[in-house]
Amino acid sequence: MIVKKTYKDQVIDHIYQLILTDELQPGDQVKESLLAVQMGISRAPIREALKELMTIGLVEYRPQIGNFIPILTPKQIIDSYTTRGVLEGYAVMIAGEMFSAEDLAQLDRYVDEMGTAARAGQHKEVVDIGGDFHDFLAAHTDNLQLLEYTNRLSLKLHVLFYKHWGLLYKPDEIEQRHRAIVDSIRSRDKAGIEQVIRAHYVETGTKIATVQAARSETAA
Amino acid sequence: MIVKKTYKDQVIDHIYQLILTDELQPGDQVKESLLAVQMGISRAPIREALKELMTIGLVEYRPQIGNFIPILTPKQIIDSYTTRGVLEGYAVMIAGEMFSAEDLAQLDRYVDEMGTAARAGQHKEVVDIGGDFHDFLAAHTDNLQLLEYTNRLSLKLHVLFYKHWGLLYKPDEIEQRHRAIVDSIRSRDKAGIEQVIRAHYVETGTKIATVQAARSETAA
DNA sequence: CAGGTGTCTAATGTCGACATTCGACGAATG
DNA sequence: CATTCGTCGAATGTCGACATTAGACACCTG
Repeated sequence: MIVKKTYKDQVIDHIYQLILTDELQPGDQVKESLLAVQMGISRAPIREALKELMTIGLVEYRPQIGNFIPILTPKQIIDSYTTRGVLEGYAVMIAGEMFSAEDLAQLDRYVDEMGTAARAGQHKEVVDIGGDFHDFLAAHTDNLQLLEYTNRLSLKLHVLFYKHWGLLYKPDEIEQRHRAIVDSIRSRDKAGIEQVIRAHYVETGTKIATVQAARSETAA
Repeated sequence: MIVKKTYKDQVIDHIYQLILTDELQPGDQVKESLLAVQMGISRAPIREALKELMTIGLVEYRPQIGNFIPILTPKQIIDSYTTRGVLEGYAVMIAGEMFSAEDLAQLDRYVDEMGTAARAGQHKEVVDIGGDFHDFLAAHTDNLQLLEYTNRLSLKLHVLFYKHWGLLYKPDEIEQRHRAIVDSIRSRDKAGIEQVIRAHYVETGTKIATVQAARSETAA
C-alpha cells in the first residue's frame, strides 16, 4: 500500500470524508485554523490542500473571507453534468475505433453487473460500477487535456452527489441506458455515440438536480 | 483603475510577464525563494500564486521538486486547442438562438477589423481582436461550468503561445475562417456551428504545434 | 426609531525560520 | 571501468507568530 507522504494529501482525504459524511455541508466555511487544530498540524498544509480542492471545484474561494463548500443551484448541477457529457462524448467518439472486442465485452460486463446490483438494491455497488464504467470510457482517449478536465468534473460530482445517487434510478432503466451507450460504440456510429453520452449526462444531471432541490426544500 | 490588493495577484501578473518576455521558458523551474527575493516578499504569496497558475495549467507541479513551465509536445498543443474547440463549439451551438442581430453585426465588425489589421501586418492587433472575438462567442453561454473551463484553456494557450500567433496566418485566410464561423451562427445550423468551430481550433492548434516544433528544432 | 459610526473578534494574508527531501557529485568498492 | 553508496547543497514542506481585513454588534446621533 502506498503511504501518503505529505500532510497536504492527508488533509485532502480528510476533507473528502467530512463532505461525504455531511460534517461539511454546502454553504459551510472550511476554517483553516479549526482543521489545523483538529488534525494537529499547522495551517500551511491545510491551505495547500484547499487550493487543490479549489482546482477541482470542491471548495469555493472568496478572497479575504475564506473557503466554502459550494451551494450548487439545480441549473449549475445540470450544467456540470452537461459539461462532463460534452467532454466524455467527444472523447469516446474520437476513441471510437480504439475499443476492441475485449473492451466491448468488458463494458457489457459492467452493464450486466450494474443491472444485477440494481435489482438487488445494492445502491453502493451500482454507483461504484457506474463510476468504473464511465472512467473506463474516458480513459480510452489519448487526449490528456480532455481527460484532465473529465476527471476533475467526475471527482467533483462524485463527492458532492454520491449520497443522492442511490435514490434516483430504476433498476431496468439504468441498465438499459448504459447498454445503449455500449451499443452505440459497437455500432461505430460516431455522431450517435456523442449524442447518447450527452443525453445520458443531461438526464443524470437533471435527476440529481431534482433530488437535491427536493432535499433543500424539506430541509427549509 | 482597480488596484491589486494582495501580493498573490501581483505575483501572478509578474509571472505572466516573465513568461511573455521569455524570461521564463518552457522547462524552466519557477523557484519560490528566488521570486520572493526579487519581489521583496516572502515565499507564502508566491506559493499561493503558483497554486492558482497550476489550476490554469500555466505551471506544472512535481511534488517535492518544484513548479515548472510546461513543455508541451505538438500533440499536447493540438489536444489543448481541440478541447477548447469542443467546449466553445458546444457553448456556441447551445447559445445559437441567443445571438441577436446586433451580436452578429458585432461579430462581423470583429472579422472586418481582423482582416484589415492582418493585411496591414499589425500582428498584435490581429491576435487581440481574435481573442475578443472568441471571448465574445464563449461569453454567450449561460453554462458557467463550461465557461470556466473555456476561460482557463483560453488563458493558458494565450500566455504560452501569444508570441507564435503573428507568424502563422495568411491575412485573407484568417478573415475567411472567422467569417465562416459567423455565417454558421447566422444560418442557425446547430450541427454546422459546432463543426466549424471545432475545425477552426484543430487547425489553429495544428499550426501552432508546427511552428513550435520548428522553433525547438532550430534551438537544438 | 432609523441610519451611520466605532470597536471588537475571528478569520485570512503574510512573514521568517526550521525540517525534510530530491538530485548531483564524487569517493569507495568489486 | 562500472556500480554502489554516502555526503552535500538547494529546493520544497511545514511551522508558529504577527499583520490585516471582513462582518457583527453595540453605541452614538439625528
